[in-house]
Amino acid sequence: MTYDYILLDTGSSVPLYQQLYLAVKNAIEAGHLAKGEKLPSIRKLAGDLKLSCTTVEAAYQQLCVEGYLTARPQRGYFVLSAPKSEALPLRPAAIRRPEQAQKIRYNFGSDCVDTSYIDLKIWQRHIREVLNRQEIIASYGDHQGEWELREALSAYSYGARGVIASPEQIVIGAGTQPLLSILCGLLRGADERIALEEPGFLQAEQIFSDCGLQVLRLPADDSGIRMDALRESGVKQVFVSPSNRIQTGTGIPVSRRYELLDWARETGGILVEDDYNGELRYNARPIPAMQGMDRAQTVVYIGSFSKLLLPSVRIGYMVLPERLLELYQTRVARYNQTASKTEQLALSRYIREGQLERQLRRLRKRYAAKSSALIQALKNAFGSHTEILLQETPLCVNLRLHTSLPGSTLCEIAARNGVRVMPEKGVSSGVVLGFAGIPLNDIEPAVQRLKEAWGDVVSRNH
Amino acid sequence: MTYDYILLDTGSSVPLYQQLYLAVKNAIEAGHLAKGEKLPSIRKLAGDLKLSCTTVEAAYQQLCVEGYLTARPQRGYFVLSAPKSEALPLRPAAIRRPEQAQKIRYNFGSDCVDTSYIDLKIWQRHIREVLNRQEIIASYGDHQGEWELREALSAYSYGARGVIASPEQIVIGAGTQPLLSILCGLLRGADERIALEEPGFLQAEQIFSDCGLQVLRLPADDSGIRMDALRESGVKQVFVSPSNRIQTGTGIPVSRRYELLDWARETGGILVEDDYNGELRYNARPIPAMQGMDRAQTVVYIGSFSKLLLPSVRIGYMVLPERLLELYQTRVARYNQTASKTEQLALSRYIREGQLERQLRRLRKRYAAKSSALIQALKNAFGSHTEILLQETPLCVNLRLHTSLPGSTLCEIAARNGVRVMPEKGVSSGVVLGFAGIPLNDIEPAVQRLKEAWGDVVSRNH
DNA sequence: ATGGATTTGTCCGTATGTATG
DNA sequence: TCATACATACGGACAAATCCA
Repeated sequence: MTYDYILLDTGSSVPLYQQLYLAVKNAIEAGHLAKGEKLPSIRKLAGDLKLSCTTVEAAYQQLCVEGYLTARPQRGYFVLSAPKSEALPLRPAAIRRPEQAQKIRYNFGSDCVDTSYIDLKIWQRHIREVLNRQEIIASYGDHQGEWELREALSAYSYGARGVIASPEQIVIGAGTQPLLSILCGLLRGADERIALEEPGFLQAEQIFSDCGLQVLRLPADDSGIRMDALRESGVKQVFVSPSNRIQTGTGIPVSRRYELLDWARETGGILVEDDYNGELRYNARPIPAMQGMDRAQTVVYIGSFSKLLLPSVRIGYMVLPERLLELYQTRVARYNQTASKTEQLALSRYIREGQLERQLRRLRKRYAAKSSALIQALKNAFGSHTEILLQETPLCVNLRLHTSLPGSTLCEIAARNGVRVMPEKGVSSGVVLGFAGIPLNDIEPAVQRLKEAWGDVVSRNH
Repeated sequence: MTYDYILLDTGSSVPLYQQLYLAVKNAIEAGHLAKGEKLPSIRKLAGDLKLSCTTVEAAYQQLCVEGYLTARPQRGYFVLSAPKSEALPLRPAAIRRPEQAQKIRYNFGSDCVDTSYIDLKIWQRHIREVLNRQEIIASYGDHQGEWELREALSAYSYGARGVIASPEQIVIGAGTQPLLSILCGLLRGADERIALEEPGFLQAEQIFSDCGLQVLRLPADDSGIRMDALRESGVKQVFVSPSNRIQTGTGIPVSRRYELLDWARETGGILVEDDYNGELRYNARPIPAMQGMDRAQTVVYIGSFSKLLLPSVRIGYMVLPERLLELYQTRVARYNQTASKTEQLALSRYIREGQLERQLRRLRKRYAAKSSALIQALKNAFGSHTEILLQETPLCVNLRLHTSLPGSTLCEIAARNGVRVMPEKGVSSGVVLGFAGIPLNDIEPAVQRLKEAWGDVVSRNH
């Protein structure tokens, strides 16, 4: 299977077959070639290393004589001896795949998706169709993203979120992070800082700091970033997730959105609007994206399909306002597209056929059902001992127990009982129950098991 | 098809149906809803906006009365009138897909791939197999990249390039750029500069500058970056493409590689080794990657499959040395994987089955045949008037004509005759002929046509 | 299961440079 | 100076084993 690339020096006084012999010997002794492993055939290695067969054969012969290899006629040469010195296992064979965590029966992790809702057949069909068109997958894609997909997204984002974007303004990427990377490059120069609401979105902050932007955490009130703090800071760029504020459960209200837009227009600032799961409102009346309310070209809109499509499909998009678009277009050639071309085209068909819309409606209903079922179950189980807070767009419920134990301990206890929940950051005894991934019928028994697991702890402290 | 998201204010004195009426009217007048377009059904819109059907119906009625809409019984409401004012086409309907350049018969562009070499069937089979496993595509992937693929790459990169890497050290990404982004984050702090050989690789430089690293272009001699300049600069990080130096056609020789490794070991520096197309040597004897020659954990190896796999598949990988790996592992959770999970798993099977190895051999033979055919044809056509320089790993030939015309003009003339070639940067009358994308049998006639196109120009000046 | 194409170790002929007598 | 011997390296031929459709 493996064929070595070995460094040979024609100018050396050491004959080539000796050099080859030494290289293979070292590889075996260092453990890079395991016992029993097949070596490349004489012809293959000779071809690869631009040597004649005799040279390779001579090296193999010597290795056979010294007991490193054995030749099985018409089958190949195989490594015979084990590594000589265990001292330097540069590529340790003992490394194994990190084992899975304990068995989980009910999963309230926020990184899960209930797979029963996804119409896999249709997605597979689209992928297959795209895959069958050789001229498509055998050619490079558009750096900015496939035009068809950008067209589809132009229509979709207007319909679903009120985003006003021509295909030219849309940049596709493999999720939010590569898009933010590009964006940081476009923003660079105006201001080395970017403001966001505390506590921020780790995935975004990492990119900002990687790009050398100083992350400025501004104080917030119930409605989001406080405008006085924003104006005082003098910062030129703000990152907001208007519909997805994790700690409060509600999004930024309309009034504050207009204030932010006013701020941007007046100061010439840029609003980066991360519309993570913006489509997924099901209880409250939907609020369109700020981008569509913007009349001064100040908003960069970022959308994705994390909880909407298959989790394995990582496609996001970004809508650039005029001034950033011009700068971007001078650089398009310097950015390679990160999203899979096949999946881009499959998605564009999926959207154009109205499948995404259909799925969105389905999901809204399911999530509505699941959220109310979960809240009902929690009220029944913990009613008097807890504070229950529904987070609509993040698809989770914050549960704050009246106990002295920290959230992390509660999660450990739950995990030992086969239920996966996450601790809530910044709150003493809070846990987060994501309901995206758990089937509707599992909610009731899962909460029951949580009650049993925590029963002592919670009541003892009350 | 489209269903609007419209901002409604329950607190307002304006009745909801009026607000809805105004919003749709504005959308029509602004041109967001084209003539003849179908509006969402009353029931759907009511559901989306959390309104009652009567409210929506009232708004639609008013729009019908005023001639904006027309109701077709049992079919829905349709936009009747055209945009009122053409003044503010925020989403201009007239925008069309940017048209293709002039018809090209023979393409020597460096961004092309000869699709006839790729065994599409096998790739499709693997994709299909992965796609059929619901548990795979309906779950999130490993942030660092699928373990299976990392295992496969560990074996492959050792065999093909002598890279010594355990799966833990390997980070997958959607091409080189996202990997470099992450790397910049890991390098940040040590030195705000990164050195590279002039002229650099635009795609990489863009990322460095986006990440706020100062790009330091160091002078080079025939062997690559000059060591004295490197030591004098005091820089801590160097980016090199040892096997892919575009201007000279040859890679960095072994002696300089050892000097670079010595420099890194002595100064504690980091060598970023971009092994772009490193596998694709076919004439000269292969030189293994520097990473495998490194004994001091100073090299970051970056590999990709641009010219090896389907161009639409963008998967690359990076091998981190110990000290960077530790830092990375504290951050894994903060980086989402950018490469498609489906394609990752398909690729891992492709590699494990030995397909990649087979394809590599096939490609080497084909590229060898094409390069010699091209050089022969060029010699026959332009023999006395030119300098011909084979660039092995970049898969192209530099052709320097003895004429006063600049390369860009030569390319224009060629393009008018249906042959696409690129100007060679930094050389007066040089053009670059990439032979990766052109079929073997097209080479002879393509060069003939070039000769006819340039015939006057070249001979007139000679 | 089965026949044909491919792969493989083995063997052989030859060319070149160097040391020896 | 020439003939010989040896080591090194190249290219090709053969039959057995293996793989693939």
